[in-house]
Amino acid sequence: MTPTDPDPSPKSPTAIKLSPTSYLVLGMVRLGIRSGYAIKKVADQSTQNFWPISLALVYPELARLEGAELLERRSDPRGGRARSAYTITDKGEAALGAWLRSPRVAPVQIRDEAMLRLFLADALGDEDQRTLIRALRERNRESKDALQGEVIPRAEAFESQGLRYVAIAARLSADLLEYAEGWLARLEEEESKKP
Amino acid sequence: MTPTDPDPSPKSPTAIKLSPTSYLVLGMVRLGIRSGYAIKKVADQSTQNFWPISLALVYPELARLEGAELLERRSDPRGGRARSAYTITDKGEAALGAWLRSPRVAPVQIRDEAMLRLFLADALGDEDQRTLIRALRERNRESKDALQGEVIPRAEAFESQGLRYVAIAARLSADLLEYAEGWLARLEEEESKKP
DNA sequence: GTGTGCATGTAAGGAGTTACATGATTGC
DNA sequence: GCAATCATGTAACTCCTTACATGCACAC
Repeated sequence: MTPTDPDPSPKSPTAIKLSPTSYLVLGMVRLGIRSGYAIKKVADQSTQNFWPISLALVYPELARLEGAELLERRSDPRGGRARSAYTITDKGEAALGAWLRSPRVAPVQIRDEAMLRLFLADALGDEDQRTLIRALRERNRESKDALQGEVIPRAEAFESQGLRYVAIAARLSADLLEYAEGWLARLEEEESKKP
Repeated sequence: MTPTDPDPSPKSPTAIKLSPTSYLVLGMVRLGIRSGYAIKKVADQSTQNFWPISLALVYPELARLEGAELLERRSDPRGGRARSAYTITDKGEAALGAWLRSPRVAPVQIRDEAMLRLFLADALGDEDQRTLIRALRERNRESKDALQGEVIPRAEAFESQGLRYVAIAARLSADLLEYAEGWLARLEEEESKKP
């Protein structure tokens, strides 16, 4: 940390800025998900409810992490089809651990069009208000059903490998949605008799 | 909708694409919040938990909505300080109503670094896992306290004007956070004795 | 033999943020 | 007089998404 660093771009393992998305990719590899395609698939069935990711981000991120020596790539073709298999390095484990232990907790960021509509529902008549609440509840129920039917079972498969938090996170998401559903059901009921 | 429109840019009220953010601004004006600055302030105390907005977006959005004749602007200076006061037009009311009534419900989008960390917490030792849960719970508690202490009281002020959903949305957010807090408290307790 | 899934990448664009820039007003 | 708040706007940039482009493998 000298004020005037004589070597601003040292030779190899470039220091890169790591985003939560980077740690997601790093962590996925650590969980044993080795290809970019597989990471995207597993993420769609697990982290989508709190950290979605698109395929077009996974590949450059893998390359970046490899360049920083946090991941190691080796060729792992399936027949004539090329495939890259990644594993986490010691340096990668250290970086992931340091991030998980850092005391700063960023605030949640939510964008929910349906909640925004609820917020502005005073502009609607009684009938449309009830329709809106029902639609919001329906959407929640569908998400919850998907979690309980597909995501949680898959997450529980990790538990046999001693990985417990994949399932814990899935259950928290599902229970939250279930609670919201009940809340909206009560609201719907109140709205249908009171006014 | 003729294939070859002879007048691709008709004279005045330009048709523009409206995003949820547009409707937020439109809806805020409808609630009686008239300046850009005030919209940002009220949003920070109400919609932040499901649709955050930055000041640098409010102003261009107001101008766009005015251009589309969904809002009407008039000058409303305070002393020597310029201020614009907006009101919603009939056309604006119609556009807001149509959006609120549209059956399509977009999925929630959440980015929660803390949940992502929980998901990957298997990489930590027992002690650090418990610290992580506690930090997540703390953050939730703080958000909930802010809602209950500041946001809900302010939202309830709208109720005296017959606007009920501002407060309903706030209560749903707060109750959701409270539920999450209880869930995490139970997890914390289980984790501290079991393993 | 054809559609679905596996697999990897690039390019263009959108939506929103932070930082910058400016200045008046009000309360202490 | 000075800080906090009111008030409006622009510019640069970040992060992420959709769309595009390509091709093998396998099951029906």
